[in-house]
Amino acid sequence: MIKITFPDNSVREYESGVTGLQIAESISSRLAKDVLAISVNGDTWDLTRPITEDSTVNLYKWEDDEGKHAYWHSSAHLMAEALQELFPGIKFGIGPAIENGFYYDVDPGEGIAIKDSDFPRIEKKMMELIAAKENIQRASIAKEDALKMFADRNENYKVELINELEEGTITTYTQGGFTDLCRGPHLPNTSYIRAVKILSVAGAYWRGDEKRRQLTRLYGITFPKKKMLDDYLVLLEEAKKRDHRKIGKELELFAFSQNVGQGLPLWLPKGTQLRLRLEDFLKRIQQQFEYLQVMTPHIGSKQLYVTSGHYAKYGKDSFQPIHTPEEGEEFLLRPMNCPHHCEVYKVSPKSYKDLPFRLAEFGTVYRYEQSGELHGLTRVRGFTQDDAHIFCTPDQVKDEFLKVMDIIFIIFKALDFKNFEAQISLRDPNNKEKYIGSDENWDKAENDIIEACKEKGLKATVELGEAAFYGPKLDFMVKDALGRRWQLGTIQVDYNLPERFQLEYTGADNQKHRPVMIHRAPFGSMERFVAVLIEHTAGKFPLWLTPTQAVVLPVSEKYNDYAYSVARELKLRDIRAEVDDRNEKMGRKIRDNELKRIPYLLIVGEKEAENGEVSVRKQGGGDQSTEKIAIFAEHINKEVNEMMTPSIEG
RNA sequence: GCCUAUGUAGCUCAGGGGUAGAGCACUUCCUUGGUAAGGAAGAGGUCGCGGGUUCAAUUCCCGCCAUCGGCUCCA
Repeated sequence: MIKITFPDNSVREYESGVTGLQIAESISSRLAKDVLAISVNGDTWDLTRPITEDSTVNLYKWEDDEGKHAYWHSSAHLMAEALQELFPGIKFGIGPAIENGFYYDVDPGEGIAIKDSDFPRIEKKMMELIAAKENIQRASIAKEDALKMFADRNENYKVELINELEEGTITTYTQGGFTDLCRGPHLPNTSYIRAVKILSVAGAYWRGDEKRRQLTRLYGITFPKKKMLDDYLVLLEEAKKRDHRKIGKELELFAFSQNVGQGLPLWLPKGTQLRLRLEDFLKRIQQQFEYLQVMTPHIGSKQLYVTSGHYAKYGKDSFQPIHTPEEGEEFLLRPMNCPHHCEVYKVSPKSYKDLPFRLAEFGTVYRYEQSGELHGLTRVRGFTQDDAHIFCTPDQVKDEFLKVMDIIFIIFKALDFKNFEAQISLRDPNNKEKYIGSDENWDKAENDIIEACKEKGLKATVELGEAAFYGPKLDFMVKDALGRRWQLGTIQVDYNLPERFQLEYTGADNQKHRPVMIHRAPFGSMERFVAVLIEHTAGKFPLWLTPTQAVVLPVSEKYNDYAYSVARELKLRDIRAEVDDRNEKMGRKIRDNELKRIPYLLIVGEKEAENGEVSVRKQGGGDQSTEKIAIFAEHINKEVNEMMTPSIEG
């Protein structure tokens, strides 16, 4: 007998060799039906794998990530089995479960393509295999045998994987005529899977290496109930409606023109209003945080980027240098603002008393992103960073970090961004020579970032080896409508540029010191931020951001005439003034297409009217003096302005 | 840059070797206290661009460009 401990610390005894499924059955038949996987002493196992020693277990159902993971992993195998039958000679790469569903990378062979049009028959074959209720069996095999088994089947991708595994750790899973190299865990059999959908096909480089063969990646998703699949597909459709490219077009916020060029957004009047309001908001905050606004050109001498080191690293893949009539004179469209700001710093000698020196600029930069990378406003070739560079002493880094975090939190709060993730990117401790800057400074800056996050109570994931070569950073990520992660705000420490640009300040000891530079952009870029903002709000922006002009529309009928005159006085557009008399009297609703024309709609209800300019309004009807209209206009304007000015209190 | 798919009126899309269609939007007029209303008329497209096959191409073939989904990349 063995002792099995459950999450609530209760202990039951079972015979050695008991399986997860049997344990579930011993508790309730309902649980046995719902359970998908089991964790045994922290490892997730198959339900059919015998447990032979005292263990702590946790049963996973669909609601648990581990349960879904096993479910979708088995689904990947199921799809692979179907592909094996439909595309003889197909070779398999890897096929994991992902956040929503699973994929499998396959090589259908030279000249054979799997297309969208193949999806239905793949799904059909999968359903057949489900109906066959094939058991999924685990086997532990010797490396040599595994190599032979997969080599015999010309599974060169699997052979490559096996070669990297250690003896004694190799397991395979078999269902029907399909055997896969796999660590598991898996469902007991294929009949657990009920609803199947192949979602898309894409190319994916073998092992993520663009120099290697590109395999065919098939994405799919499965569910234990047909209804769940239907709901999921509806959810996807709903998400597509929030796509910023769709809404941006509908609301006429931005556009692209092939004549201007790929990835070069045109901000339309309404989109520009929206963006300017965001910029003004940040400018006000930055003023309070003692930033100095500067403006620098969109191009810079090529030499500037040779100095910064960016030309060597990115020059080849960037917009190429601009030549002038002068022989040998070359300029680059700037891919970042930092070098310009370094030059601003150098204009006058700096004392430690001048630090922190904070330079801010909404700087437009140009990067030649790969054509396949361009994506709406989230990835473009010309964009504006809400950039600032803080030049400070190493001792000031933490404090400045905290202040930047304050700015980011103010923005996220004002815009109601709750579901952001924070990531701290540190050096790879095993590869320190890859990075520039002293060990001492790195350790200090990394600690500063971690402590700053702690102090702010910010939960951040720590990624080793993700730091830039010039310094550690903290990034803020937000998901778009379809769950794709985009980096928005970023705070980066930089030891490289101060060195390359020979930046200095005179310390209290009257010696020259090198400042540290902090790059930061709370929005990231105006383009990407607006894109994500659109998807988060589905185009229903907070009032202060609504990219429109005000329209006064009193609900109360008896003030109609008055409202029209006010609207005219304010040069506002009251759409009710445009419909005929009869409709007016009916107080008919505004049609969608009419709403589209109105940039900004301010509805003044009866209550507001009573609470607001009651005295003025009550004198309404009949002739209105322009003076009274002016008072009312002022009142409305004030109200609008207040609504359009978000608090910058943290 | 790579793989898959798509590219027809302002928008959403149908069609298909013989010189283009619908709904919504738009213009004018009429009607209407069942209203994101109804009726009539109208305007709007060298069917992404360039080649080829054909008596004939928007439709078939090739190339290019752009876009979707993904991979790689992201200073």
